[in-house]
Amino acid sequence: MTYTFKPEPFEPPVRRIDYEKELNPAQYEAVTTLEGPILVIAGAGSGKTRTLVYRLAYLVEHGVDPGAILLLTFTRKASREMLTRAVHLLNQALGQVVGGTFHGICYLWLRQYGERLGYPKGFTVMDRADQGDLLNLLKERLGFKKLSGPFPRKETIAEMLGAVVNKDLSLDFLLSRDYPQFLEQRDHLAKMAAAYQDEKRRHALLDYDDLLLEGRRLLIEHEDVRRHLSNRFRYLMVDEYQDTNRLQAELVQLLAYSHKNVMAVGDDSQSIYSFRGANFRNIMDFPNLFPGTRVIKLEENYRSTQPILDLANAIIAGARDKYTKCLFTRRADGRRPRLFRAATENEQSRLVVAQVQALQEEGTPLSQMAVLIRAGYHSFDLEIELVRNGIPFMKFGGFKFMESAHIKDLLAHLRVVANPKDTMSWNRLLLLVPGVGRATCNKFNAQVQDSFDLADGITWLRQQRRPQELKDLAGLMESLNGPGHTLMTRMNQTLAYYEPLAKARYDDYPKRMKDLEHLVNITARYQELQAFLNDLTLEPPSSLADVVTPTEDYLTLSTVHSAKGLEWDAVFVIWAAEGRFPGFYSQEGDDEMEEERRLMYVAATRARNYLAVIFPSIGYSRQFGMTVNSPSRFIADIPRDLLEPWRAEVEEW
DNA sequence: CGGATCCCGGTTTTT
DNA sequence: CCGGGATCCG
Repeated sequence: MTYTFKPEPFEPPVRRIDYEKELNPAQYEAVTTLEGPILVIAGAGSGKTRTLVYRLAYLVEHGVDPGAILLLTFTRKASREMLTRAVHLLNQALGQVVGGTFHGICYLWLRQYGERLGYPKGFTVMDRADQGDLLNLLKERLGFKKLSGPFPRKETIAEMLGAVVNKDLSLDFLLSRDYPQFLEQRDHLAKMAAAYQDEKRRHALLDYDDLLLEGRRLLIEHEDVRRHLSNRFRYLMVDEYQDTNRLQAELVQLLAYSHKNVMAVGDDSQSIYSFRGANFRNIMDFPNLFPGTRVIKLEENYRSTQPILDLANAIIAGARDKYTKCLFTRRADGRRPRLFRAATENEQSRLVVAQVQALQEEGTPLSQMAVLIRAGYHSFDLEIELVRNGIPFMKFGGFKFMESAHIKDLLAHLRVVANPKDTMSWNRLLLLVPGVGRATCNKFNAQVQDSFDLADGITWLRQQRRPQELKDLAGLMESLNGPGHTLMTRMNQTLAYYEPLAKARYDDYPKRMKDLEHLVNITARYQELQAFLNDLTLEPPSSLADVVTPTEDYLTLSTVHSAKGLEWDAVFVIWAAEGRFPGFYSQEGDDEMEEERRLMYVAATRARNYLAVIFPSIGYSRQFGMTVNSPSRFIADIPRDLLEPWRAEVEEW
């Protein structure tokens, strides 16, 4: 008898994954449980991403159609990374898996089904600056500008409206609890809120919150859509669940209604988005939302050395709410974390530079080092010092270049093409024209706005006697609206039109032009105008200052928020001083202070081998002049055997 | 309409 | 003390 082995040359070489061997028991359980609700409490560095990636692979290996998997993450970058890793693991394309943020996914579905809710195809997603502009406009229109007495600034109003949605509060309750000083403006604020809603609706504008709200409405009011989506996505995975809010939890519930196959992954100790309505208690609530939830805890840390973990545990041990989760590691050895007291901010910067260089000489590449900050501006001095020393770096988080005026100026021209109802952008681009001021804008609004037609707008521009420049604008708009231009071409046309205006307007015009050219380059990836614009709003590219080519080895500068989920061999936490980290704005409330503590915990747990905490003992602020800083309360009382005080040897110059 | 001046407020974090 | 925003005036 002969046996014939039939090789299968057309099958790709599939790597068989030994799940049991490559995962620890808790991870294995999470990965191999395919049906029903699961909550994975994953401590920092406990292989949370690994678990998600393996589960993705496991699902597909067990015959689940990748198109039936929906991966909800905090950033699109995170979901891309997970997919890439799963593809690598499986050696199989997973292009069908849908992944993204709650906002991004809702946006997708609103584009698809928005007409069911009365939205035109070309609706605009507003960013925070747009919200401010619109609120300002309404404030004026409603005559609240000349109101006597304290009236909240537009940023504050936006914050209040966001809190009402994301924290599910009534305006009255919110005012009396958080803004008692504005309680007397209650009626005015309610009017503002109503006008804001009305204006958005009439002009096809959706702010971030609306994406979630309208997404929810879509699923509630249109049973067929809900059924369709729920049946299509039979496997939901939600990352960073501790940072979701009630509304997002509801969306998950709606999506899962026909199958309850949800895996939520998160860590209550790393909840750092309460200002956005997230509540770390939500994660505890998951089993109530989904009865029969299997809870799995990942407690072994694979990232950090024991000394670093000891410090992190000591930081979180001071938290008001304690959890049963207990992290341990097998990486027993390692350098003790160090606490540096620098004399000044600049000494702090030079200290970082010196250590970065020393680590580099020891063989740690720049890409394996990061400097973490509480707020974007905390690294200004360091950035100068890095440039001076020729150390390439990239900065993440903090100021968004998308919000800078020149970017918004340029994009305004394209935005009205995509959505002619976008009055804010009309106003913005009109005001750029020399000789055009409020009066012209008002005239435009009165005579054209209600037709909401781009062609009418262009005609109006042509009809104007003066200023002459309005004719140029009309020409540009016509060309932008015309057929046969790629997005790139349109961008370049706009840039050509805008350049002289920018030159006249901004002293630092060359720098700004560089930004704009970079923006034009980004355009290459997009075909469609609306997708491009809304993508920029939903996932703006990070800052462009001192950008280096991505292939180059660079040091990471990041806010702690933007560093979530990432890790490096060496981590520096700078400005670990009272008033900065924790910031003085969080001194009032206990909840806020607790969150600052978790933030410090997140920062400390980013480090694999080396952790340095630094603060300058002398600070300078505009308001107070010279100040003496004390170390952050989160590290001040840590015993010396956990955090070694270190005297820096930085040569003076 | 746009430049000048005055006055208030005050530096988070992000989709 | 600096910058943004509102207001005033030419």
